[in-house]
Amino acid sequence: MMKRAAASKKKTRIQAKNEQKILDAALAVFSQFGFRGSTIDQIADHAQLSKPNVLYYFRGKQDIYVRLLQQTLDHWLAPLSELDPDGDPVDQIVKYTMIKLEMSRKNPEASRLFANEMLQGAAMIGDVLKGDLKALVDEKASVIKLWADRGEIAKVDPYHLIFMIWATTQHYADFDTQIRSVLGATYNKDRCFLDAQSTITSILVNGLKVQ
Amino acid sequence: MMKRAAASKKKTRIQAKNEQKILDAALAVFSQFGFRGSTIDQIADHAQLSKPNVLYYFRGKQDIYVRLLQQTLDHWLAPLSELDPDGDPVDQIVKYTMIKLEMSRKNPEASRLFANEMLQGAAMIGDVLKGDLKALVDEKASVIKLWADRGEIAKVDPYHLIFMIWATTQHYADFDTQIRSVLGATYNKDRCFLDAQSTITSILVNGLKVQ
DNA sequence: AATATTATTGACCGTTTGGTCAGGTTTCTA
DNA sequence: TAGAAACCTGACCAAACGGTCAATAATATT
Repeated sequence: MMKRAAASKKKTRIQAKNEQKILDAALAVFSQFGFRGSTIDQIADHAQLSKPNVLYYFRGKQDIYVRLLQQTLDHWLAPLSELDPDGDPVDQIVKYTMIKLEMSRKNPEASRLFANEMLQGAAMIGDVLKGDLKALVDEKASVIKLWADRGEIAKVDPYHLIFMIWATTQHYADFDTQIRSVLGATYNKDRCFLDAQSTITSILVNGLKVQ
Repeated sequence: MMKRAAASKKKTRIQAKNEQKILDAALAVFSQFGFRGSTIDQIADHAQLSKPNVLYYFRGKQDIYVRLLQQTLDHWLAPLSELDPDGDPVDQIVKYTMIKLEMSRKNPEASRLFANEMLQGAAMIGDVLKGDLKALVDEKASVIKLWADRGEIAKVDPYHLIFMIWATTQHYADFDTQIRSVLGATYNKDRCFLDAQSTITSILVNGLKVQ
Protein backbone atom coordinates (compact mmCIF):
# COMPACT_ATOMS: atom_id res chain seq x y z
CA MET A 1 0.00 0.00 0.00
CA MET A 2 2.99 2.29 0.61
CA LYS A 3 3.70 4.37 -2.47
CA ARG A 4 7.41 4.83 -3.10
CA ALA A 5 7.08 8.56 -3.42
CA ALA A 6 7.96 11.12 -0.77
CA ALA A 7 10.02 9.69 2.08
CA SER A 8 12.35 7.27 0.29
CA LYS A 9 12.03 3.82 1.81
CA LYS A 10 14.64 1.21 1.23
CA LYS A 11 14.91 0.32 -2.44
CA THR A 12 14.12 -3.19 -3.49
CA ARG A 13 16.43 -5.20 -5.68
CA ILE A 14 14.00 -5.00 -8.60
CA GLN A 15 13.35 -1.31 -8.07
CA ALA A 16 17.01 -0.42 -8.17
CA LYS A 17 17.57 -2.54 -11.25
CA ASN A 18 14.59 -1.23 -13.19
CA GLU A 19 15.12 2.42 -12.29
CA GLN A 20 18.63 2.16 -13.66
CA LYS A 21 17.41 0.38 -16.78
CA ILE A 22 14.97 3.22 -17.35
CA LEU A 23 17.57 5.92 -16.75
CA ASP A 24 19.97 4.19 -19.13
CA ALA A 25 17.29 3.99 -21.79
CA ALA A 26 16.30 7.58 -21.13
CA LEU A 27 19.88 8.73 -21.66
CA ALA A 28 19.98 7.06 -25.05
CA VAL A 29 16.67 8.58 -26.12
CA PHE A 30 16.80 12.07 -24.57
CA SER A 31 20.39 12.60 -25.70
CA GLN A 32 19.34 12.12 -29.28
CA PHE A 33 15.97 13.84 -29.44
CA GLY A 34 15.87 16.21 -26.49
CA PHE A 35 13.05 16.42 -23.98
CA ARG A 36 10.26 17.40 -26.33
CA GLY A 37 11.33 15.11 -29.13
CA SER A 38 11.42 11.99 -26.96
CA THR A 39 8.50 9.79 -25.96
CA ILE A 40 7.89 7.49 -23.02
CA ASP A 41 7.19 4.69 -25.48
CA GLN A 42 10.68 5.05 -26.94
CA ILE A 43 12.21 4.87 -23.49
CA ALA A 44 10.04 1.90 -22.53
CA ASP A 45 10.98 0.05 -25.72
CA HIS A 46 14.66 0.77 -25.17
CA ALA A 47 14.47 -0.40 -21.57
CA GLN A 48 12.45 -3.46 -22.57
CA LEU A 49 9.66 -2.57 -20.19
CA SER A 50 6.03 -1.75 -20.80
CA LYS A 51 5.02 1.89 -20.71
CA PRO A 52 2.84 1.53 -17.58
CA ASN A 53 5.73 -0.24 -15.93
CA VAL A 54 8.02 2.69 -16.65
CA LEU A 55 5.41 4.98 -15.15
CA TYR A 56 5.27 2.76 -12.11
CA TYR A 57 8.80 3.82 -11.24
CA PHE A 58 8.65 7.43 -12.39
CA ARG A 59 5.82 9.91 -12.04
CA GLY A 60 6.08 11.04 -15.63
CA LYS A 61 8.30 11.96 -18.54
CA GLN A 62 9.63 15.08 -16.86
CA ASP A 63 10.47 13.17 -13.69
CA ILE A 64 12.64 10.76 -15.68
CA TYR A 65 14.32 13.64 -17.46
CA VAL A 66 15.07 15.67 -14.35
CA ARG A 67 16.39 12.67 -12.41
CA LEU A 68 18.58 11.77 -15.37
CA LEU A 69 19.98 15.30 -15.59
CA GLN A 70 20.67 15.41 -11.85
CA GLN A 71 22.41 12.04 -11.97
CA THR A 72 24.61 13.07 -14.88
CA LEU A 73 25.28 16.71 -14.06
CA ASP A 74 27.62 16.29 -11.10
CA HIS A 75 29.69 13.69 -12.85
CA TRP A 76 29.95 15.82 -15.95
CA LEU A 77 31.10 18.99 -14.22
CA ALA A 78 33.30 17.36 -11.59
CA PRO A 79 36.69 17.53 -13.36
CA LEU A 80 36.76 21.32 -13.27
CA SER A 81 36.86 21.34 -9.48
CA GLU A 82 40.10 19.38 -9.64
CA LEU A 83 41.90 22.23 -11.36
CA ASP A 84 44.67 22.79 -8.85
CA PRO A 85 45.72 26.38 -8.08
CA ASP A 86 49.06 25.07 -6.81
CA GLY A 87 49.89 22.95 -9.85
CA ASP A 88 51.75 24.00 -12.96
CA PRO A 89 49.35 26.29 -14.86
CA VAL A 90 49.75 24.90 -18.38
CA ASP A 91 49.86 21.34 -17.05
CA GLN A 92 46.66 21.85 -15.12
CA ILE A 93 44.79 23.39 -18.04
CA VAL A 94 45.96 20.73 -20.48
CA LYS A 95 45.17 17.97 -18.01
CA TYR A 96 41.66 19.32 -17.51
CA THR A 97 41.19 19.55 -21.26
CA MET A 98 42.32 15.97 -21.78
CA ILE A 99 39.99 14.70 -19.08
CA LYS A 100 37.11 16.51 -20.75
CA LEU A 101 38.09 15.06 -24.12
CA GLU A 102 38.24 11.60 -22.62
CA MET A 103 34.78 12.10 -21.17
CA SER A 104 33.46 13.05 -24.58
CA ARG A 105 34.81 9.77 -25.89
CA LYS A 106 33.65 7.57 -23.05
CA ASN A 107 30.24 9.09 -22.50
CA PRO A 108 29.18 11.05 -25.58
CA GLU A 109 25.52 10.62 -24.72
CA ALA A 110 25.89 12.62 -21.53
CA SER A 111 27.44 15.41 -23.54
CA ARG A 112 24.63 15.33 -26.06
CA LEU A 113 22.04 15.29 -23.29
CA PHE A 114 23.34 18.60 -22.01
CA ALA A 115 23.76 19.98 -25.50
CA ASN A 116 20.10 19.29 -26.17
CA GLU A 117 19.10 20.84 -22.86
CA MET A 118 21.11 23.98 -23.70
CA LEU A 119 19.68 24.25 -27.20
CA GLN A 120 16.18 24.07 -25.78
CA GLY A 121 17.00 26.93 -23.43
CA ALA A 122 17.99 24.95 -20.31
CA ALA A 123 14.46 25.21 -18.96
CA MET A 124 15.08 22.40 -16.46
CA ILE A 125 18.56 23.25 -15.22
CA GLY A 126 18.71 26.99 -15.63
CA ASP A 127 18.97 27.43 -11.86
CA VAL A 128 21.88 25.01 -11.58
CA LEU A 129 23.73 26.90 -14.30
CA LYS A 130 23.26 30.23 -12.56
CA GLY A 131 24.03 28.68 -9.18
CA ASP A 132 26.46 25.83 -8.70
CA LEU A 133 28.01 25.95 -12.15
CA LYS A 134 28.53 29.71 -12.14
CA ALA A 135 30.07 29.53 -8.66
CA LEU A 136 32.48 26.81 -9.70
CA VAL A 137 33.47 28.59 -12.91
CA ASP A 138 33.91 31.88 -11.08
CA GLU A 139 36.24 30.18 -8.62
CA LYS A 140 38.36 28.50 -11.28
CA ALA A 141 38.35 31.54 -13.53
CA SER A 142 39.93 33.53 -10.73
CA VAL A 143 42.63 30.87 -10.43
CA ILE A 144 43.38 31.15 -14.13
CA LYS A 145 43.32 34.92 -13.88
CA LEU A 146 45.90 34.75 -11.12
CA TRP A 147 48.15 32.63 -13.31
CA ALA A 148 47.78 35.14 -16.13
CA ASP A 149 48.43 38.12 -13.83
CA ARG A 150 51.54 36.42 -12.52
CA GLY A 151 52.73 35.97 -16.10
CA GLU A 152 52.68 32.18 -15.84
CA ILE A 153 50.41 31.90 -18.86
CA ALA A 154 49.46 34.30 -21.63
CA LYS A 155 46.98 37.02 -20.79
CA VAL A 156 43.67 35.55 -21.88
CA ASP A 157 40.17 35.97 -20.55
CA PRO A 158 39.79 33.00 -18.18
CA TYR A 159 36.07 32.56 -18.83
CA HIS A 160 36.51 32.38 -22.57
CA LEU A 161 39.43 30.02 -22.17
CA ILE A 162 37.13 27.69 -20.27
CA PHE A 163 34.43 28.10 -22.92
CA MET A 164 37.02 27.25 -25.57
CA ILE A 165 37.99 24.08 -23.74
CA TRP A 166 34.39 23.04 -23.25
CA ALA A 167 33.55 23.75 -26.87
CA THR A 168 36.55 21.98 -28.32
CA THR A 169 36.22 18.81 -26.28
CA GLN A 170 32.44 18.43 -26.28
CA HIS A 171 32.40 18.99 -30.02
CA TYR A 172 33.73 15.46 -30.47
CA ALA A 173 30.67 14.06 -28.73
CA ASP A 174 28.01 16.47 -29.92
CA PHE A 175 29.08 16.63 -33.56
CA ASP A 176 30.24 13.05 -33.82
CA THR A 177 28.07 12.52 -36.89
CA GLN A 178 29.64 15.44 -38.71
CA ILE A 179 33.16 14.41 -37.79
CA ARG A 180 32.59 10.86 -39.00
CA SER A 181 31.22 12.19 -42.29
CA VAL A 182 34.07 14.61 -42.88
CA LEU A 183 36.81 12.17 -41.94
CA GLY A 184 35.26 9.71 -44.35
CA ALA A 185 35.14 5.99 -44.85
CA THR A 186 38.47 5.30 -43.17
CA TYR A 187 37.25 6.84 -39.93
CA ASN A 188 38.75 5.29 -36.84
CA LYS A 189 37.59 6.38 -33.45
CA ASP A 190 40.82 5.82 -31.54
CA ARG A 191 42.85 7.47 -34.25
CA CYS A 192 40.48 10.42 -34.31
CA PHE A 193 40.76 11.01 -30.59
CA LEU A 194 44.53 10.68 -30.63
CA ASP A 195 44.78 13.28 -33.39
CA ALA A 196 42.35 15.51 -31.55
CA GLN A 197 44.39 15.12 -28.40
CA SER A 198 47.68 16.18 -29.98
CA THR A 199 46.15 18.99 -32.00
CA ILE A 200 44.30 20.53 -29.09
CA THR A 201 47.26 20.10 -26.74
CA SER A 202 49.65 21.64 -29.22
CA ILE A 203 47.52 24.71 -29.87
CA LEU A 204 46.68 25.14 -26.22
CA VAL A 205 50.26 24.79 -24.95
CA ASN A 206 51.64 27.18 -27.54
CA GLY A 207 48.63 29.43 -27.31
CA LEU A 208 49.03 29.88 -23.57
CA LYS A 209 52.81 30.39 -23.66
CA VAL A 210 53.88 33.83 -22.48
CA GLN A 211 55.28 35.76 -25.42
CA MET B 1 -6.28 24.22 -60.38
CA MET B 2 -2.55 24.04 -61.01
CA LYS B 3 -0.85 22.61 -57.96
CA ARG B 4 2.43 24.31 -57.16
CA ALA B 5 4.26 21.07 -56.88
CA ALA B 6 6.47 19.52 -59.50
CA ALA B 7 7.51 21.90 -62.27
CA SER B 8 8.01 25.20 -60.43
CA LYS B 9 5.83 27.87 -62.02
CA LYS B 10 6.38 31.53 -61.39
CA LYS B 11 5.92 32.42 -57.74
CA THR B 12 3.18 34.81 -56.78
CA ARG B 13 3.80 37.78 -54.57
CA ILE B 14 1.80 36.20 -51.76
CA GLN B 15 3.45 32.83 -52.21
CA ALA B 16 6.95 34.25 -51.95
CA LYS B 17 6.00 36.28 -48.91
CA ASN B 18 4.25 33.49 -47.04
CA GLU B 19 6.83 30.82 -47.82
CA GLN B 20 9.47 33.08 -46.34
CA LYS B 21 7.30 33.82 -43.32
CA ILE B 22 6.95 30.08 -42.77
CA LEU B 23 10.65 29.40 -43.20
CA ASP B 24 11.49 32.20 -40.77
CA ALA B 25 9.08 30.79 -38.23
CA ALA B 26 10.39 27.29 -38.84
CA LEU B 27 13.94 28.45 -38.13
CA ALA B 28 12.89 29.86 -34.78
CA VAL B 29 11.05 26.68 -33.81
CA PHE B 30 13.24 23.93 -35.27
CA SER B 31 16.42 25.58 -33.99
CA GLN B 32 15.12 25.32 -30.46
CA PHE B 33 13.38 21.96 -30.42
CA GLY B 34 14.82 20.02 -33.34
CA PHE B 35 12.76 18.22 -35.95
CA ARG B 36 10.96 15.79 -33.69
CA GLY B 37 10.35 18.25 -30.87
CA SER B 38 8.72 20.85 -33.10
CA THR B 39 5.12 20.97 -34.26
CA ILE B 40 3.42 22.49 -37.28
CA ASP B 41 1.13 24.35 -34.91
CA GLN B 42 4.10 26.09 -33.31
CA ILE B 43 5.39 27.13 -36.71
CA ALA B 44 1.95 28.28 -37.81
CA ASP B 45 1.48 30.34 -34.65
CA HIS B 46 4.91 31.89 -35.03
CA ALA B 47 4.25 32.72 -38.67
CA GLN B 48 0.78 34.04 -37.82
CA LEU B 49 -0.86 31.69 -40.29
CA SER B 50 -3.38 28.91 -39.81
CA LYS B 51 -2.07 25.36 -39.82
CA PRO B 52 -3.89 24.39 -43.01
CA ASN B 53 -2.50 27.50 -44.63
CA VAL B 54 1.03 26.45 -43.75
CA LEU B 55 0.30 23.08 -45.29
CA TYR B 56 -0.99 24.82 -48.38
CA TYR B 57 2.54 26.01 -49.09
CA PHE B 58 4.47 22.98 -47.86
CA ARG B 59 3.63 19.32 -48.24
CA GLY B 60 4.35 18.54 -44.62
CA LYS B 61 6.56 19.08 -41.63
CA GLN B 62 9.53 17.33 -43.20
CA ASP B 63 9.22 19.39 -46.36
CA ILE B 64 9.50 22.61 -44.35
CA TYR B 65 12.47 21.23 -42.43
CA VAL B 66 14.39 20.05 -45.49
CA ARG B 67 13.79 23.27 -47.45
CA LEU B 68 14.92 25.26 -44.41
CA LEU B 69 18.10 23.22 -44.05
CA GLN B 70 18.88 23.54 -47.76
CA GLN B 71 18.32 27.29 -47.65
CA THR B 72 20.57 27.74 -44.64
CA LEU B 73 23.29 25.20 -45.37
CA ASP B 74 25.05 26.94 -48.25
CA HIS B 75 25.12 30.24 -46.45
CA TRP B 76 26.45 28.63 -43.30
CA LEU B 77 29.31 26.76 -44.93
CA ALA B 78 30.24 29.39 -47.50
CA PRO B 79 33.04 31.20 -45.58
CA LEU B 80 35.30 28.15 -45.63
CA SER B 81 35.53 28.26 -49.43
CA GLU B 82 37.00 31.73 -49.16
CA LEU B 83 40.05 30.44 -47.32
CA ASP B 84 42.72 31.67 -49.72
CA PRO B 85 45.71 29.38 -50.40
CA ASP B 86 47.70 32.40 -51.55
CA GLY B 87 47.02 34.57 -48.51
CA ASP B 88 49.00 34.76 -45.30
CA PRO B 89 48.31 31.48 -43.46
CA VAL B 90 47.69 32.79 -39.96
CA ASP B 91 45.76 35.76 -41.34
CA GLN B 92 43.54 33.49 -43.37
CA ILE B 93 42.81 31.13 -40.52
CA VAL B 94 42.11 33.92 -38.06
CA LYS B 95 39.96 35.75 -40.60
CA TYR B 96 37.93 32.60 -41.21
CA THR B 97 37.52 32.09 -37.49
CA MET B 98 36.34 35.65 -36.97
CA ILE B 99 33.82 35.35 -39.78
CA LYS B 100 32.46 32.18 -38.19
CA LEU B 101 32.27 33.89 -34.82
CA GLU B 102 30.44 36.82 -36.35
CA MET B 103 27.99 34.40 -37.94
CA SER B 104 27.32 32.81 -34.56
CA ARG B 105 26.47 36.24 -33.26
CA LYS B 106 24.37 37.40 -36.17
CA ASN B 107 22.52 34.18 -36.84
CA PRO B 108 22.66 31.93 -33.79
CA GLU B 109 19.45 30.17 -34.81
CA ALA B 110 21.08 28.79 -37.94
CA SER B 111 23.87 27.40 -35.81
CA ARG B 112 21.43 25.80 -33.41
CA LEU B 113 19.42 24.37 -36.28
CA PHE B 114 22.48 22.44 -37.45
CA ALA B 115 23.47 21.51 -33.94
CA ASN B 116 20.06 19.94 -33.43
CA GLU B 117 20.29 18.14 -36.74
CA MET B 118 23.72 16.75 -35.78
CA LEU B 119 22.56 15.64 -32.36
CA GLN B 120 19.67 13.78 -33.94
CA GLY B 121 22.11 11.97 -36.19
CA ALA B 122 21.88 14.18 -39.29
CA ALA B 123 19.23 11.92 -40.78
CA MET B 124 18.19 14.57 -43.28
CA ILE B 125 21.55 15.95 -44.39
CA GLY B 126 23.85 12.99 -43.92
CA ASP B 127 24.46 12.83 -47.66
CA VAL B 128 25.42 16.49 -47.87
CA LEU B 129 27.91 16.03 -45.06
CA LYS B 130 29.55 13.07 -46.77
CA GLY B 131 29.39 14.81 -50.14
CA ASP B 132 29.74 18.55 -50.56
CA LEU B 133 30.92 19.29 -47.03
CA LYS B 134 33.54 16.58 -46.98
CA ALA B 135 34.82 17.64 -50.40
CA LEU B 136 35.15 21.26 -49.29
CA VAL B 137 36.85 20.35 -46.03
CA ASP B 138 39.21 17.96 -47.80
CA GLU B 139 40.20 20.74 -50.17
CA LYS B 140 40.84 23.30 -47.47
CA ALA B 141 42.52 20.81 -45.16
CA SER B 142 45.07 20.14 -47.89
CA VAL B 143 45.71 23.88 -48.11
CA ILE B 144 46.35 24.05 -44.39
CA LYS B 145 48.52 20.95 -44.59
CA LEU B 146 50.61 22.65 -47.27
CA TRP B 147 51.11 25.66 -44.99
CA ALA B 148 52.16 23.35 -42.17
CA ASP B 149 54.52 21.36 -44.41
CA ARG B 150 56.11 24.58 -45.61
CA GLY B 151 56.65 25.58 -42.00
CA GLU B 152 54.43 28.64 -42.29
CA ILE B 153 52.29 27.50 -39.38
CA ALA B 154 52.82 24.95 -36.61
CA LYS B 155 52.44 21.29 -37.50
CA VAL B 156 48.85 20.53 -36.57
CA ASP B 157 46.29 18.15 -38.02
CA PRO B 158 44.35 20.38 -40.44
CA TYR B 159 41.05 18.56 -39.95
CA HIS B 160 41.15 18.91 -36.20
CA LEU B 161 42.16 22.54 -36.50
CA ILE B 162 39.03 23.12 -38.54
CA PHE B 163 36.97 21.19 -35.98
CA MET B 164 38.46 23.33 -33.25
CA ILE B 165 37.48 26.50 -35.07
CA TRP B 166 33.96 25.26 -35.71
CA ALA B 167 33.56 24.14 -32.12
CA THR B 168 34.89 27.32 -30.57
CA THR B 169 32.87 29.72 -32.68
CA GLN B 170 29.58 27.81 -32.83
CA HIS B 171 29.71 27.31 -29.08
CA TYR B 172 28.71 30.94 -28.65
CA ALA B 173 25.49 30.32 -30.53
CA ASP B 174 24.67 26.78 -29.41
CA PHE B 175 25.48 27.23 -25.71
CA ASP B 176 24.33 30.83 -25.48
CA THR B 177 22.14 29.94 -22.50
CA GLN B 178 25.06 28.46 -20.57
CA ILE B 179 27.35 31.36 -21.38
CA ARG B 180 24.77 33.88 -20.23
CA SER B 181 24.29 31.97 -16.98
CA VAL B 182 27.99 31.66 -16.25
CA LEU B 183 28.83 35.26 -17.12
CA GLY B 184 26.04 36.32 -14.81
CA ALA B 185 23.77 39.29 -14.34
CA THR B 186 26.14 41.80 -15.89
CA TYR B 187 26.16 39.88 -19.17
CA ASN B 188 26.59 42.06 -22.21
CA LYS B 189 26.44 40.53 -25.64
CA ASP B 190 28.80 42.91 -27.43
CA ARG B 191 31.29 42.71 -24.61
CA CYS B 192 31.09 38.91 -24.60
CA PHE B 193 31.82 38.64 -28.31
CA LEU B 194 34.69 41.13 -28.12
CA ASP B 195 36.29 39.12 -25.31
CA ALA B 196 35.70 35.92 -27.21
CA GLN B 197 37.27 37.46 -30.29
CA SER B 198 40.46 38.49 -28.56
CA THR B 199 40.79 35.28 -26.55
CA ILE B 200 40.32 33.00 -29.54
CA THR B 201 42.53 35.12 -31.76
CA SER B 202 45.27 35.22 -29.16
CA ILE B 203 45.32 31.48 -28.57
CA LEU B 204 45.02 30.68 -32.26
CA VAL B 205 47.76 33.08 -33.37
CA ASN B 206 50.19 31.91 -30.70
CA GLY B 207 49.07 28.34 -31.03
CA LEU B 208 49.80 28.25 -34.74
CA LYS B 209 53.13 30.04 -34.50
CA VAL B 210 56.08 27.89 -35.58
CA GLN B 211 58.21 27.12 -32.58
C1' DA C 1 1.38 -21.92 3.83
C1' DA C 2 -0.92 -17.73 4.34
C1' DT C 3 -0.53 -13.05 3.84
C1' DA C 4 1.15 -8.54 2.70
C1' DT C 5 3.78 -6.04 -0.42
C1' DT C 6 5.70 -5.07 -4.75
C1' DA C 7 5.72 -5.57 -9.70
C1' DT C 8 3.42 -5.84 -14.13
C1' DT C 9 0.11 -5.22 -17.70
C1' DG C 10 -4.04 -4.71 -21.01
C1' DA C 11 -7.40 -1.69 -21.67
C1' DC C 12 -8.59 2.72 -21.55
C1' DC C 13 -8.94 8.17 -21.54
C1' DG C 14 -8.37 12.89 -22.96
C1' DT C 15 -5.24 15.63 -25.62
C1' DT C 16 -1.98 16.69 -29.16
C1' DT C 17 -0.19 15.79 -33.47
C1' DG C 18 0.39 15.55 -38.71
C1' DG C 19 -2.43 15.90 -42.30
C1' DT C 20 -6.90 16.24 -45.38
C1' DC C 21 -10.79 18.33 -47.61
C1' DA C 22 -14.90 20.73 -49.11
C1' DG C 23 -16.12 25.09 -49.71
C1' DG C 24 -15.65 29.97 -49.26
C1' DT C 25 -12.84 34.36 -50.16
C1' DT C 26 -9.50 37.08 -52.32
C1' DT C 27 -6.56 38.31 -56.13
C1' DC C 28 -5.12 38.16 -60.81
C1' DT C 29 -5.94 38.37 -65.75
C1' DA C 30 -8.18 38.85 -70.14
C1' DT D 1 -16.07 42.98 -64.93
C1' DA D 2 -16.46 38.20 -65.31
C1' DG D 3 -14.21 34.09 -64.87
C1' DA D 4 -10.10 31.58 -63.53
C1' DA D 5 -6.60 30.90 -60.51
C1' DA D 6 -4.68 31.34 -56.11
C1' DC D 7 -5.51 31.70 -51.32
C1' DC D 8 -7.52 30.60 -46.85
C1' DT D 9 -10.11 28.19 -43.16
C1' DG D 10 -13.35 25.41 -40.05
C1' DA D 11 -14.29 20.98 -39.43
C1' DC D 12 -12.63 16.78 -39.46
C1' DC D 13 -9.69 12.26 -39.18
C1' DA D 14 -6.49 8.63 -37.71
C1' DA D 15 -2.50 7.99 -35.21
C1' DA D 16 0.53 9.06 -31.45
C1' DC D 17 1.01 10.97 -27.13
C1' DG D 18 1.24 11.34 -21.74
C1' DG D 19 -0.87 9.25 -18.29
C1' DT D 20 -4.42 6.32 -15.31
C1' DC D 21 -6.41 2.25 -13.29
C1' DA D 22 -8.29 -2.07 -12.02
C1' DA D 23 -6.83 -6.52 -12.08
C1' DT D 24 -3.31 -9.97 -12.06
C1' DA D 25 1.28 -12.01 -11.22
C1' DA D 26 5.49 -12.28 -8.72
C1' DT D 27 8.05 -11.72 -4.62
C1' DA D 28 8.87 -11.02 0.47
C1' DT D 29 7.62 -11.57 5.02
C1' DT D 30 5.53 -14.04 8.91
